[in-house]
Amino acid sequence: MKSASQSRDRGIPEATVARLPLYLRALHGMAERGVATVSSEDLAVAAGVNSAKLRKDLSHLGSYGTRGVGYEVEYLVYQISRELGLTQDWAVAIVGVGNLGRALANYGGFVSRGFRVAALVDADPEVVGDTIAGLNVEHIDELEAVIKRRGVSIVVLATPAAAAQEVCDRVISVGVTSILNFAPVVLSVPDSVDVRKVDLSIELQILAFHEQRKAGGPLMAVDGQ
Amino acid sequence: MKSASQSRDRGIPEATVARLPLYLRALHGMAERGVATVSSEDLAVAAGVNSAKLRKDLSHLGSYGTRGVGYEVEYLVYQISRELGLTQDWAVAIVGVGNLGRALANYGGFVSRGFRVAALVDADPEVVGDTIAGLNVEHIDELEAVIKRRGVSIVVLATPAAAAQEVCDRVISVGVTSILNFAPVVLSVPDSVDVRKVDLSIELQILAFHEQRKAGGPLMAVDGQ
DNA sequence: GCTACTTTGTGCATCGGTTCACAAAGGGAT
DNA sequence: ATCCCTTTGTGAACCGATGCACAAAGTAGC
Repeated sequence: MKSASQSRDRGIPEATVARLPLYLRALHGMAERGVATVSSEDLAVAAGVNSAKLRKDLSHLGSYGTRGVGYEVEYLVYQISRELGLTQDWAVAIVGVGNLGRALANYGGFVSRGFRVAALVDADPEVVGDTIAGLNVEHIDELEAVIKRRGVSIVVLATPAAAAQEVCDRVISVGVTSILNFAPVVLSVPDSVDVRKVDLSIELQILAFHEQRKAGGPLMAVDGQ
Repeated sequence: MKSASQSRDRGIPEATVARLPLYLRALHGMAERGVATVSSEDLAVAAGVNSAKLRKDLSHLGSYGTRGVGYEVEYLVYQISRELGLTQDWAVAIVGVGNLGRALANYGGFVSRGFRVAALVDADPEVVGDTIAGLNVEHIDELEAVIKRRGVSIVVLATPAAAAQEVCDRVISVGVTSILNFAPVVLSVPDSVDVRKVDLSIELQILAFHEQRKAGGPLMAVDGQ
């Protein structure tokens, strides 16, 4: 048999975790369109993955399908949501209310499922006190207090690169262990803290690399495809 | 021996490509601080990776280091830039000038290295004609014309989810083969087109998953850490 | 109940990527 | 010119993820 207790082997592969939100989104769309039941094949297409991969991913959560039939949409939505921790709501603070921070504060996708923007913080006296997306922008001096008061557990860093590490250290000092970093710096954090990084410029550079291959590559081998 | 010609095996692993921009950023920082030469160990730390991985990554580009010494910063910057295709400049169009599109248009990191926002396009008559980040916002009806006129080769999709696929089809029809998609949909495109996806909500969900493990897991095994 | 059909869940081979650990290659000192 | 020290570049073992292909498990019809 497996390792410890039973089927639900509390070790879901990272690659699987990264795809669960994708499945969830596809399932939400189906639920809205009144679909009651879906096969791994159809769901895989909707999520843009291979059906064998989808089945293996779902099998890590448990055995929630019915052979010969498929998966019940509502039930699967619930199971994935629970696994991802979206059945509770998460208070998110956005630090740095520049163009990007503002966009994030107004971004509907955040609020929609399980997340709630609970605080906006900035250093610029010009914006502190403004109301953005229905929230008062607080001063960076209040950072620790605000995080504790609002029960923030996830912090989004949208500050300039130079300020990111300091803000990062400060939020960690009051117990935050999950950070989404938009600043183009490598944050140094204890192992116990999770950092996910989004760098728009890096994505463009990766595209440029492939684009160059397509455009400039004809004098090279014709591997093409 | 290897496959074809020689050392420079024109097949750089995808994982390596994704890290090159990281090295490049670290190197730029060093160049600014006047560092002339750097060891794989130091560069690895600055980029937040393991030094063996860094060396293997760089070895895919060629043999640009000196044993016993390290890498010459300027030279390595040039080599990586060239490999990524950043020695030419890329005209980027941003479609969808909502909060996010606006943030992207003003985002310094884009322009800084090799990329130039060459066009802004939106469907809302309210914003068409506005000047944002020094650029006139053009109407979506002009999409194909603008792309051809400005020589755009990379398109950033910051439209609502519902509009993304149509815009995507249209830009592909005029030859665009690189797309950075911020809309929360799975785009369907021919194999010859590269799509990279950034979904802010998905990143948060992944964080929530791990956060839940840390916080809610105490009744499970105490792997904690 | 039995047969035919559908679709899941998974064992297994494979592949790409990571990491270790060391030989090869260079610099500098004497 | 020889020796020692540093650091690169890479062979090889390892690890996780992918995808095939099929047995197991269910439904439906008769």
